[in-house]
Amino acid sequence: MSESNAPDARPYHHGDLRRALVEAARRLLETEGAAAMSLRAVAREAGVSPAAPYHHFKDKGELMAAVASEGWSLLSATMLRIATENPDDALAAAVTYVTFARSRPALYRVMFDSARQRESLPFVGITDPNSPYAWVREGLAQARQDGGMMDFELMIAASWCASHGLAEMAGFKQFDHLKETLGGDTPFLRALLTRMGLETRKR
Amino acid sequence: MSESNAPDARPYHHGDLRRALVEAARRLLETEGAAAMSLRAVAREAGVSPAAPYHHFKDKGELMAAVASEGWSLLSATMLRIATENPDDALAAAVTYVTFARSRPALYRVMFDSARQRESLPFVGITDPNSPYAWVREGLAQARQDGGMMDFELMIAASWCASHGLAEMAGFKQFDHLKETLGGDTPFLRALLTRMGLETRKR
DNA sequence: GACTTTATCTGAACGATGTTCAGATAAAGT
DNA sequence: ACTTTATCTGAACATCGTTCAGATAAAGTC
Repeated sequence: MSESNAPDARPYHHGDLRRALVEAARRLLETEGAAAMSLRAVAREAGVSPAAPYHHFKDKGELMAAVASEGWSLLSATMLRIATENPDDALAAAVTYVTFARSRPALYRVMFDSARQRESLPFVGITDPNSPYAWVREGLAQARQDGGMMDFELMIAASWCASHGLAEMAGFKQFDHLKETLGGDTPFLRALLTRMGLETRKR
Repeated sequence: MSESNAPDARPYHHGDLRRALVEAARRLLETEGAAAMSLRAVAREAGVSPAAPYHHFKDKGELMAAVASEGWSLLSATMLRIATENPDDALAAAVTYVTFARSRPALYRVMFDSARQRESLPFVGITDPNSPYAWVREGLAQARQDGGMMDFELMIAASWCASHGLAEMAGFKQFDHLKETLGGDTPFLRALLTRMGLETRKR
C-alpha cells in the first residue's frame, strides 16, 4: 500500500514523475550547464530508469519544451509583478526581462530555443488590452485615437527585439568599458535600452 | 606520384582536408540543419573516416569554431561592401546584418554560439577609426569634439544588440501582421531598426 | 637513388546518448 | 477477486564524440 501518506503523497509508482523530471532538468540546467543535461542524466537525477521519461514525454524535445514553458511562466510572473508595481514603465519591464535572462543564461537559452521552434514568443498576452501593463493600455488607447495602431505594435516589437538582443549580448567583453564608465550593470542596461527607444512613462 | 596534377591539386593524402571539412560542415548545416551536422556526418560528406578530422581539429568544437569564423568573415565582407557603397548609413548596415542572418539561420546560430563562448563578437574592427564605415568615422569625430565618446559607443552597442535581436526574432509569427501592413520584409526591418535608434546619414 | 622522419588517414574500439520494446509492477475500475 | 490501465525496468539498437595502434604516403636527408 505504497508508503502511507507521506507529506509528499505519491499518487503513482514514483510520484508525480512528470514534475520531478522537469524540476530535475531545471536543476541540472542551472548547475551543470546545458551540455550536461541529457535525458539519461535527468532520469538519473530523478532516481528513475532511462526509459521512464518516455511515459510522460514523447521526446527529449518535449521535456525541454516543458522546461521552457515553466521558464516563460516564471518570467511572465516576474514581469507582471514589476509592471503592476511600476505601471507606465516599459523600460523597467525590459530591464526585468534582460536581468532574468542574464541571471539564468542556460534556462533562457532553452526558453528561446523553444520559442524559435514555434516561431513565436509564448509570452503572456502583453498586447491584451486587459493586461496589467499600464503602458500597454495607454499605448493602445493613444494608438487608437492616433489612428496609428501600427506605431504601437512597432513599439512592442522593438521592445522585444531590443530586450532579447541585449539579454544575449550584455555579457560581451566589448561592453566592459561601457559598463565601467556608466557605473554598473543596471545603468548600462538602462542606457542601452533607452538608446533603443525604451522609455519610462508611456510611449 | 599521387594522381598527376589534377585541376584541384591535392597536396596531401586527401587534399586540403581542413578546408574540405569546413565546407562540408557548412553544406550540411545549411541543407540538413544543425541537428544533422555531426562530426561523423561531416567526415562522411568529405569521404573520410570519422577519425580523420582529429588531425585538423582538436574537437568538434574547434570545427564549429572554424565554420563560425568563416561565417563571420563572410558577413564582415558583405557589410564592408555595403558600408563602402552607402557610407553614413548605419541603418543599411544593420539591415544587411539582419538579412544575412535570416538567410542562413543555422550558420548564424553557429556563429553566435561561437561568439557567446568567447563572450565577444569577432566582428571586423567596426570601432577602428580607419574602418571604411563612414558613419563610424563621423561618429568618432563628433563624439571626440562632443567630449562624449561614451555616447558614440552606446550607439554602436545599441546597433549590435538591435540587429542581433531582430535577426533572431524577425521570423516570429507575432510580427506577420506588421510585415503585411508595412508591405514586406525589408520595410519591416527598416521600420523596427529605425524605432530602435538606427539612422541613415550619420548619428 | 635508398632511408628516415613526419604528417595524414584508417579500423576498431570505448563510453555515452536518444529511443524502442517486451515484460514486470502496481494502481484504478469493475 | 479479476480485469484493465498506467507506470516503470532491463536489455537492446543505432549513433555520436573520441582515442589509439598501426597503415600509408609525403617531405626531408644522405
